[in-house]
Amino acid sequence: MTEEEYLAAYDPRAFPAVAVTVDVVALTIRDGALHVLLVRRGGPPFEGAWALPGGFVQPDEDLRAAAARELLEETGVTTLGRFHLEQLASYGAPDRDPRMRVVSVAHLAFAPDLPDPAAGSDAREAAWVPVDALGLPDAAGSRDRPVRQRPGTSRRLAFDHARILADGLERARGKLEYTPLATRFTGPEFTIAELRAVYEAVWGDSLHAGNFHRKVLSVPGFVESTGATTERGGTRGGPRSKLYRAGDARLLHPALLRPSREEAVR
Amino acid sequence: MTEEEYLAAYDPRAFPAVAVTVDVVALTIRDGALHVLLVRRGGPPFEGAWALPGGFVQPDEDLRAAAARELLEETGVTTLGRFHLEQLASYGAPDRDPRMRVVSVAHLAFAPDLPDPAAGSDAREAAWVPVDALGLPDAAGSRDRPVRQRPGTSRRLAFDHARILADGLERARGKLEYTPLATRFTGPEFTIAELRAVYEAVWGDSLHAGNFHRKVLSVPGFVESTGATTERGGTRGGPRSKLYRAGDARLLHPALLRPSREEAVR
DNA sequence: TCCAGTTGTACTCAATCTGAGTAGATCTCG
DNA sequence: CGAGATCTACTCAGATTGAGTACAACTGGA
Repeated sequence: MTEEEYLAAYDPRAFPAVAVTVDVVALTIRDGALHVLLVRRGGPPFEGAWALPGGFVQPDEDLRAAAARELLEETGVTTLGRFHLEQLASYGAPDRDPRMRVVSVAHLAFAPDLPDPAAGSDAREAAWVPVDALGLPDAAGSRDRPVRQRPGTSRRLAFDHARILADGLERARGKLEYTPLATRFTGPEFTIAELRAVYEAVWGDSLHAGNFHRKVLSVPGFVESTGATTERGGTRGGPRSKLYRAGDARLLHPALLRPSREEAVR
Repeated sequence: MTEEEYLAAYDPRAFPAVAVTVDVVALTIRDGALHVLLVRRGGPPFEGAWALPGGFVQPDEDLRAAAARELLEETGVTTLGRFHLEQLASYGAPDRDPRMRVVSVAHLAFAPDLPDPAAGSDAREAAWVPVDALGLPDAAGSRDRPVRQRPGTSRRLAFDHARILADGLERARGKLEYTPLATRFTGPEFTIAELRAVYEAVWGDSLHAGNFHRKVLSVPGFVESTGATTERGGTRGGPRSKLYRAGDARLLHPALLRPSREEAVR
């Protein structure tokens, strides 16, 4: 290795020609449903298809910075602010892009509910799309098998983006178990019910309200009370609820485990 | 993005010049201690320093295949066999290699105890090195902060490999909690005590033998009995123990949680 | 050969955690 | 104003956990 590397330093064309891109799986919750940020491709290949936002890593740009740039460009937001952004995985199958060898470093982002991206800001059309509308299989499945969208699904994703999205969803589901990142989907202050709605949307499962309440309050550093309550009760009645903000924990201990993982175990 | 991509397809030099490599954090357990596979660099930069095995991804090679190739080359083993190999993360800070922009897709491997790599097989010197001898900080820490090895540590790792190793160790510790991959560190048949030794080596913590025993046997699909027992008792006495092999579970449910994560929580 | 010390395995027991259900007060909507 | 929904706090039985006890089987050294 070292020999090659050293020589190659003097002749960059000795390296296999590879392009490095970042793609971003940006998730948010709207109307109680999980949405992902997609852009419509304006040129071939996959012209007209929806794809994850992404692009080339610039010469002096960190991978994370490149992902942040793509995320902010496409959401129309100026700072990372309350976003959560982490690296997801890299995808580099030789044939994943028909034009040339492209290795994509995928990232995963959690965002609070945002206004629709300003359509005029870019030639591309960007939109928050309900994840359910994309017809992904329920479980992410083996990392090596391709992810097929359900037949009849209106929006087919370009490249291997269905696989990347599936991996991102599975990672998101896991992250909610042992980190307090669910709070990144809400505003700075939230009710326990809002937090529960986040878990239900991401996990696709309804949770026992009482047990969830008890559990969230019992995990040290998950949430802290603001002392205030909502101005009004819920849309369909019920008392005003107390408001909380994110605590200082970086890991939930003990974790909130999602129900019924038995199926996926074998 | 799509515009640029399309144009660039006809002029590969429009892409920023980036090299893509794989690096492998290969772990095994020897004499009850966690070891990592390292190679000594034969040329600049970091000449003479130890580094993770790795190298360039070949033009038609999958990322995983490249990692497998490097792993097998350096261990002197011919097939992946009972290895576990997964992608860890990608590292692409613009200055991480002084020669040019290099994005490395790091992988994590678990191996059973292997003979020392045949020294003559390659110009490079490869060795299994006890992780403790590398003086890494106990916790992986924030992903963005550099990992500094303890002063006075004899083997300084090249590039950002200390950070990659630290991330690999943290991932390995977590994986043992909720997957049955500890069995990849043992031979095909093993005793519960051997399995416990794996956990203790990776977690750096001693475990209650009785509780560990109960827990392992109670998790469905973790291990299955072979019916046989060891030929002899332990080296320092004790009865012969029953032999087990890996079961068919891919996830442990419920998980084996490592003790005292409280500290790392905030 | 025997003994001291170690180990594998199986218990017990109290403390904790979990899922499920109940209950009451509070609020919205019609 | 009444029906229905929701937030929050309880209760309770069952499961899980950490810690300790018990004992037979085994090794190495005396």
